[in-house]
Amino acid sequence: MARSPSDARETQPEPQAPRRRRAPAMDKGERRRSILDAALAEFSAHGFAGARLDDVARRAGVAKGTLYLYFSDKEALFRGLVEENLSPVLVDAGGMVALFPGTTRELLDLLIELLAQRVLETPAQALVRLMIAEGPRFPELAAYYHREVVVRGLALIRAIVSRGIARGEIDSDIPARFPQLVIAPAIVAVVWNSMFGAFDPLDVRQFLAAHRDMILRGLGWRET
Amino acid sequence: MARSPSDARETQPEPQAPRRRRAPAMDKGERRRSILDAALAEFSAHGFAGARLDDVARRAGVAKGTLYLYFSDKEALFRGLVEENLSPVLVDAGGMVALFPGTTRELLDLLIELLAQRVLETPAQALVRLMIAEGPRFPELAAYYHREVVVRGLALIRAIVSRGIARGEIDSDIPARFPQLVIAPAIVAVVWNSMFGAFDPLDVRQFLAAHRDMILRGLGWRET
Amino acid sequence: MARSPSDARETQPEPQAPRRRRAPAMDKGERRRSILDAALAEFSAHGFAGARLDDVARRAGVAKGTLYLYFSDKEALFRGLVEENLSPVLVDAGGMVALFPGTTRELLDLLIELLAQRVLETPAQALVRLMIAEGPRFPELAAYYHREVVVRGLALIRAIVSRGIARGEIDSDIPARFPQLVIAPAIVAVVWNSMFGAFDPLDVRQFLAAHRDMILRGLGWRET
Amino acid sequence: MARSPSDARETQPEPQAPRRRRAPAMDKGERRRSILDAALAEFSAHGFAGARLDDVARRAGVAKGTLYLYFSDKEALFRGLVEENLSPVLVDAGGMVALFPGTTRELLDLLIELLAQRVLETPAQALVRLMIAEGPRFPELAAYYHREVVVRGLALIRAIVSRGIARGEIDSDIPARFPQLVIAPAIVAVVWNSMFGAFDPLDVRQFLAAHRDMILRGLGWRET
DNA sequence: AATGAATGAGGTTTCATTCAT
DNA sequence: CATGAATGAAACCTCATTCAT
Repeated sequence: MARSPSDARETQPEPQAPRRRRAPAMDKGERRRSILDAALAEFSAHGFAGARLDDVARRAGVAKGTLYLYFSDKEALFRGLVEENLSPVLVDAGGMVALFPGTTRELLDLLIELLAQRVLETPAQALVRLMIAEGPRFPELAAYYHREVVVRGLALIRAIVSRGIARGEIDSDIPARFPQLVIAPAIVAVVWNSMFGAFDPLDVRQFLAAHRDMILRGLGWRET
Repeated sequence: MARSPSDARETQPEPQAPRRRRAPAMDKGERRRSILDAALAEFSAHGFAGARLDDVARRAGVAKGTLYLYFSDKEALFRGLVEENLSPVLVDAGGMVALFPGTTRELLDLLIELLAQRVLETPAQALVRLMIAEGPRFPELAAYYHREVVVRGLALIRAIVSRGIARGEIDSDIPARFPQLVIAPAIVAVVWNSMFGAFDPLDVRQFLAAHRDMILRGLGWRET
Repeated sequence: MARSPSDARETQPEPQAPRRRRAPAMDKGERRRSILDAALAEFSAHGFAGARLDDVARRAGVAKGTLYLYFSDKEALFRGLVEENLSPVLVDAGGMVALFPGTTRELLDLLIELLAQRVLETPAQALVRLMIAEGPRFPELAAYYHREVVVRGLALIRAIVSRGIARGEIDSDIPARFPQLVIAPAIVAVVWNSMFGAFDPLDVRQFLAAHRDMILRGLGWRET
Repeated sequence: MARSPSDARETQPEPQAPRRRRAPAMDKGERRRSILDAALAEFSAHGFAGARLDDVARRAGVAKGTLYLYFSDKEALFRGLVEENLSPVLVDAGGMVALFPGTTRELLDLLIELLAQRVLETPAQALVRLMIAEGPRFPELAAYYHREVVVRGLALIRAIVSRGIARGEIDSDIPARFPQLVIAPAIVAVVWNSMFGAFDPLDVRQFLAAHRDMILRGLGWRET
């Protein structure tokens, strides 16, 4: 595959100690994690097809063959990446929604904060874009992602809305029917920054705050 | 390269292979268009790196070499795709906004209709996803897209908002600061259907109508 | 075939009038000649395999298909080049030797002059190198060249030596046995300049004059 | 690039093809040498552009990809060939000239012997012709060859001449000014045999012996 | 006769995957 | 377990040659 010419890669070196024999003490989980980290970096920089397992191995500090001891092939590595990185955030968010005592507005602020700190401002944001980019070519992975991440996330949004209505703070059922409307700006923010961030960055927190304001009013927000 | 015939090698694979008829003469523009259509189909099915020019050629009904008479290389073909498909819609939308006499609500409906008919329900929707998928690897193309499509589109949104405020129909300046909030659901709809459409389709028109209702209220909508 | 990277080619334009329909008045011989001239230039710049018929056609100011009206294929074009360019000089040289009244030394000077003016300082010198470069891959052409050019040239050298001995000016039969020794420096001069001429040019005339002096003495030169 | 398996295409060419045994482990230098030998054979039979790396690999008994573990591309392979084969002879020749106690005539005989045994009668002779054939298209390689081989060789010739003059055996400074005259017949012999050897072979040793005799006399040879 | 768009075999190069050490 | 040299299928691109106009 010809890489795009604009795709100037760091010329090999990669601040990596000149590795000779096997890696020193490092247990299985630790090594697996370092492979996944390296894979996230390479996949997000070059896409699934464009990423070289050679580079993943080098970045992880292992031999190329070692990758195959942890993942059966390139695709399994990609799957591992998705499966390992996205669920935890949802679990935490679910807990928050269940226990939070304050107003819907405060709850949304909390979740924006969580999203920003745990996804949007971390390397994991690349995963969102990777899923969008490669999803159609990995139908099973897309189904997994839909089941484990998307459906749960949307359910959470519905829960927030129900809660808000129950509290008399909002009155619209639109986001119960189309919860995607609530999360859409977060998706777009990730996409925007991955494409245009270099020359026209979007401030994610301000952007989501504006979204919060607009939809709260759109949902009939009333302080109680 | 043809080797000299006197240059006896191990294998002489019958230099006089039966030659297939060539495609009937076709208007230059027509052929260019059929190549672009084929490219859109292949790129959207397999991504930039995954698409085979062989398949593009076969689908377009031309020989592999013919592609290179119209586009200097694979990247140029991809560029051609983006450049040829997205600008026209914006031009039309711009015209509409400038001339439309009705309410903001009616104007939004009209634009949703335009978007649906010209992009979201046509093969061109794949282009949006392709740009998201491949953009980070084609910075120049991303810059072009930003300049020619995104900036213009956002300007159009700002114009609609100003118009609405001037007409006394809405009162918020949020979308003037973050016009991306207005278009985000359209982006997400395309992405959603490309990934989950097969088993959990999203009705784009209903989705965008719900969005319209929510943001109009969110912007202080008042019939005048 | 990948061309050598160092092989920066003039980017297409080629001071050529924008040709539309057919070439204007130009008779068959004239056109054949312009094709051969173009071919000499391209073959000598890029070698047989490296030369593109596209470039030959452009340089000759004809369409690519036209080449095939004059030469059946690339190889025939190369053959035509060799056959058309080298014999005339030998004919003239033969005449000189037969009629020349002066000393062997003067005769050699005359032939050096002829060689320099008609071959070594013209585009035809490239043909010598081309034959060396491509000869082994064109055995029939090599045989032709051997028969028509080399054998005749060596016979001429033997004639000069016999003449010199008959005149009592020299006394060795070495060059009658190995006439290649007499012409070798001319070959080497052409090769030298084609390879190193750019940064370490060899003055062909001084070089051949030195050769003349050395071999005359080596052959027992005695002014009569 | 391996496509994702879920990515159903027209042709599924049995991804589990029976895999051939790999070449038994071989010393790195040994393998490099066998690749170079194969390359020399193929390049010299077909020229740089005409040689197929496929054939080089097959002849060397390795897979095509293996070539790229040893040489970054076709050009590097060609460079490796030149750099690895010609310098050693010069080193040895230099040693001889420095230490040799006998007459200039005996020294020349020794060098002719060396040249014949180490270059002219080995596959390396093809390299000389290859350099002539391809040199103009590889200016950097030509410069390398000029610097490492040619200049040194000519210096050696000058050294021999000075030595001869110092010993009172010869008296001419012509070859000090144009040392190419001394080596020219060796070049021509190689070229001759590569082109005409099949039907009109030239006996290199006799040829060079005749040259030795002629130039020695031409330089005023006197036994001391 | 002349044109030049179209063809497609063929070559170089890449890189996921294997397996002997 | 880990390594990394070796493998070879596959993809992009070139260019000699053809042929409808």
